[in-house]
Amino acid sequence: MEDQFIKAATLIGDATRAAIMWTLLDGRAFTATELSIAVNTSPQNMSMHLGKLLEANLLCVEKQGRHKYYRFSNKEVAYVVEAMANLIPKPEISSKSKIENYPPIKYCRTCYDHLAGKIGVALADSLLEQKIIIEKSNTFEISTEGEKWFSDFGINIEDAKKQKRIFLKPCLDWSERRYHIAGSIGTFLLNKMLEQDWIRRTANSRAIIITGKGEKELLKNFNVVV
Amino acid sequence: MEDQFIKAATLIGDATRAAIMWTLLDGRAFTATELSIAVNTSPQNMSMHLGKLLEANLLCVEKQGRHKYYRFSNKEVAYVVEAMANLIPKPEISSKSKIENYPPIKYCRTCYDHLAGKIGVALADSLLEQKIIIEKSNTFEISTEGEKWFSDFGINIEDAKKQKRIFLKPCLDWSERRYHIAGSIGTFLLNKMLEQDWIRRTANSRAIIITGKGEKELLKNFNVVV
DNA sequence: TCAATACTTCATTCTATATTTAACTATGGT
DNA sequence: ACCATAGTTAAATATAGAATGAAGTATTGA
Repeated sequence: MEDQFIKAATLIGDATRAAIMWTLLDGRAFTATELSIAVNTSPQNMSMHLGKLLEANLLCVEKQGRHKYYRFSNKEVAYVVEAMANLIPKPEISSKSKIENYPPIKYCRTCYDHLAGKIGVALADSLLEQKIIIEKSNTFEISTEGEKWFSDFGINIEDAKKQKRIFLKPCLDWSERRYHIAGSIGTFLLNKMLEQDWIRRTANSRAIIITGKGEKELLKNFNVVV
Repeated sequence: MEDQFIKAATLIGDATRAAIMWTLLDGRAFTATELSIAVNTSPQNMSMHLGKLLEANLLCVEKQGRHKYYRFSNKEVAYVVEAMANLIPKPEISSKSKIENYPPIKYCRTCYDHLAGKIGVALADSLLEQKIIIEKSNTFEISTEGEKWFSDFGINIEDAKKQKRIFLKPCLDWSERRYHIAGSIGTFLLNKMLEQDWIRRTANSRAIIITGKGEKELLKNFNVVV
């Protein structure tokens, strides 16, 4: 019991392995070489560390030819890493859009059931910018114009409100250190975008692929450059 | 960003410090000496480790005479430790009461908004035993007799169901490795017991004090020996 | 078939940091 | 005033386990 806990803690608590976990947090799968570059260590050392994480079932691999793709083996692992990320002092919530200062958006991912990552954050910024949602003492609310916008987008706000869970709340994105949209409305947004084939889920990770159509629509609707 | 994450990870990821965190998970505050005994190391070494955890703001202290009481400095820290505990393979949910095999119940604590720890688990066992709640494919449900019981206890089930959150679910207690009652009904139960002065919250931790009245009532209603 | 790439294995070296030894301060009880 | 208890600090030592170096296997592509 206790020793198993300590084992898990010491596994994650090595600088190199912690960096691996941090890298994998965005939900994509990485190859061993990619990871060794990202984490700035030798391939041999990476191999050693990945072996340990693998054996402890914190990571899993998928072999594709001569490549091996590593990712978190289950959501519990992601929870740990996110909980640790959450220990870092939070930045202030900012309703001012900073999309224009962004480097090209590289990836996005789901935060379990809503859109996170760079896209998720940029989308939240845009909705705030357009006053579709408004910030009110650290919570989000839908404006009157916003209600129209959501219904035009094909989302029934009343349905989302009926769900047995929180309707709308800001969710901090650990890698971006910025807020995105969670709650049932977040799920509805994600599902709508999947439905319209703007984005697609990947087989075994939390990463999201943006389709050609999605790229155009994201730019048009949210001024997000993919 | 990344380096801060690594710092937090390596701080928790030392065997001795991980054991400290594990010990503190029950919500009580411990003195440095108690911790050094619990973790099986020297007082000097404990002092060194506590210093590091303190400086990183993972723990905080309260001085009382010549004693220093250490505890998690915020709930985010507890989340990390619990998330790590959650990596350990789960035991099967068991509806059979094991209260009689228990060592004397030493403490209890809140799991944020419901009752956890030994008491929380024993209480869940008793409710299952009395068929007030019944287990159904890894979820909990309230039986027809149970509905009566709750209303007799002064809890309005309809009110609990109306809450914008899950009504009733089993929540795994990390230190006990057993299930207790979460969801809005769990909160209602906790609040009722606070209201009736069976239990009291402590100032700065998740630990719960059981009053004399509570001791009697817990025995009478749930056959729980405090 | 050969060379390049992706990754692994193992024996060796190295180093960060945990622990120990020893000497110290502060508080409380009698 | 005394001694025991609680906790700290600093220098010396020990050691786990991370990184390195050298040599391997497996897969792809040309």
